[in-house]
Amino acid sequence: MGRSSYAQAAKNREKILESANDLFRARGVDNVSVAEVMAATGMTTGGFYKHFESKDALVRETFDLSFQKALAAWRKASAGRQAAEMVNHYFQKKPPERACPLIAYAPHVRLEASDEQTVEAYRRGAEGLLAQFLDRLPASDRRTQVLFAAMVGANLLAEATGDAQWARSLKDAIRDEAAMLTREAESAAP
Amino acid sequence: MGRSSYAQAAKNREKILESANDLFRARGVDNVSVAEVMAATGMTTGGFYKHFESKDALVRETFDLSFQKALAAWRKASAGRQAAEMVNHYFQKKPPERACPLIAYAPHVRLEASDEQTVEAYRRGAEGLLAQFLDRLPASDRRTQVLFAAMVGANLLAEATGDAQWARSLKDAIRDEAAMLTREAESAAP
DNA sequence: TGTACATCAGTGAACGCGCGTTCACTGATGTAC
DNA sequence: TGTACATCAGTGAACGCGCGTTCACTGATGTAC
Repeated sequence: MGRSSYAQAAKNREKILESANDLFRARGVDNVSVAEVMAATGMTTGGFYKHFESKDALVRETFDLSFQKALAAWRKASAGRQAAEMVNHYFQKKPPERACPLIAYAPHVRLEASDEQTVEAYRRGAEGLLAQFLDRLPASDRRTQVLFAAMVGANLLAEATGDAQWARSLKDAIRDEAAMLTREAESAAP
Repeated sequence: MGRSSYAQAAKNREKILESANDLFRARGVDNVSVAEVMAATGMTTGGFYKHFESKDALVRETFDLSFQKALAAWRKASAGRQAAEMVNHYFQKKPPERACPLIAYAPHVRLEASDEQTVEAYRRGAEGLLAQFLDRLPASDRRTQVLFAAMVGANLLAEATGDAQWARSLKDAIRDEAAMLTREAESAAP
């Protein structure tokens, strides 16, 4: 096993990013080691540093990839541009590696634990998700913003409690609120 | 420096819990070491295990303490039982060691990273906060629940982004929604 | 109340472990002629 | 097109570090008489 071709190396780099995306979202940035990410690609630890300067450099690129994926998935799943659709997609049971990056990555960027570039990547991705959400919904800004924050909050609590009964009840209330917004929007602009 | 009296030992145990409460809420359970907690009490590492079986045992007791404190603070600050008051108190700028336990402790209990007793302590504390919130507000269950989830979500995003502009805007929308709920409640039952 | 001994809270060094990162090495790929 | 050499992607052991936990030890406190 010697040197890989440039084409193969580029593919391997993508594979590292994809593995990191799955693992970091599923279990959190701080609970996944570089060695684990590399093992998931079928490679060994040392080679990582031929592709990335540090773990945090990988984290930054993974943030961009994850938010981009979430954005695309959300765009596709809510083509009808209705609040109810977007909420339903967001609350759909997903495999761990599709967990919401807003929640999965928050611990790593909270406070001054992480470096500024990484926080900025999170900030940019989160703002993108919010912007798309607001852009697609015709309802009043206030209630749409509240809805967005509520989705994130309820999802966080559900994940932390292993879907406790009261957390599921929160989700239901949010689904109802979204349905209400959708109905109002439809009757306002038919 | 030899053996401490039983009274002193009991005080020291409380001190460990109080220090853990401050440090864990400010920086997260997983970013604070046992040695750091002990240093904050003025003691050395080894003595910790005379009081707690393990770090996770301390974590569990700290959860109970933190949620109890949050509950009491919230009860006092929102004596008027109005949504606007509760939201304002929740969004008030606080020192890091008074950070919301729902958010600060979520990473540690998320998924199967932690043991079941610890998750249960979080679950119980979170449910208590939600129950008090719902109990005090006469507004429709649906919008009150949405409001609660939104507060947590907006606070999480604000903490993660270092109070990004759009996160502050989310908070404002939630404050407006709370004011709206308060007004509706007042006009419904004067 | 005083004395002799047992207890055990607190000390601080040491242990084992997993982590992020480094490094000497290998050999297929890339390049110069 | 073929040959000789340089490059560098990937290997896997090693390094330094911080963590949770253990342990032999100290000496003031607690207890038995």
